[in-house]
Amino acid sequence: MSIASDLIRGHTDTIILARLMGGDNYGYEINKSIQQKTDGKYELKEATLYTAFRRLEQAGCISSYWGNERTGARRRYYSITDSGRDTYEKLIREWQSAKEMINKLIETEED
Amino acid sequence: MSIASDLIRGHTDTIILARLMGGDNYGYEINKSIQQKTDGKYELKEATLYTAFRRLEQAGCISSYWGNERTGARRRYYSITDSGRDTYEKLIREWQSAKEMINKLIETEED
DNA sequence: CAAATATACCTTGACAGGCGAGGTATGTTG
DNA sequence: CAACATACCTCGCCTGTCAAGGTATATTTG
Repeated sequence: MSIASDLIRGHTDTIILARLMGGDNYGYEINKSIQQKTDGKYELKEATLYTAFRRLEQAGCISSYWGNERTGARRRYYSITDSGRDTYEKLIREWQSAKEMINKLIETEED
Repeated sequence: MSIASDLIRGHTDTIILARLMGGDNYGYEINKSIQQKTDGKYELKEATLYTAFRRLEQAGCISSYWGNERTGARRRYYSITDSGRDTYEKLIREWQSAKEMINKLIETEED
């Protein structure tokens, strides 16, 4: 483990929504892309991932449908909704201000 | 409420240690300084604060002693230990890399 | 062809941290 | 003396993470 997951906690939904902003995708692939983007330093645990999908779908941020693969295991694809796009933008703004706040709070003042 | 507390979760310990890097202090005052630094946008809930003190003391990051106030309510002062200083530095480094990682993961790629 | 591996999904139950609600005690101020 | 500010504390709930376990399909390998 390279990164304490409590630091990422609260960003799971944002991360998933961000991946879906680029187009429909399915769970396994989304997680792969997260691993790739972080050079293997981070991944969502499956239980966390699927819990998040349920939560986001319940909240109306995403919708899902089964793919009609002719081969390989079946895939459930997720699609971001308009409401999900709004939520995403909101979460991004919250992250920007939270980031500044944390920076301010965790640094010792010495000028 | 202005900031989702899940975004701060995982930083509580770092925030407290940062405050103690500047010298011994007590709970109530630490929380006040956090409110001031964030222009009232954030504060640690008392239950969260005292839970964190217990946790940090248990972990050997801080030690405590009762102040000998002649007036007003009694205060329990906290002091950061050498181990606490090490932990603080480590947490800062973790935050730096987590920050980059999150930035990478929550932005949609469009160049 | 059987076994192993990769893909792909899912659920359950435990755990940890945040926090609402409630409590204690002291000193000041109207 | 009542109200308020300071200052501490605990209990029990809630939510998100995740280890462990499970299912099903297709491909590779001996």
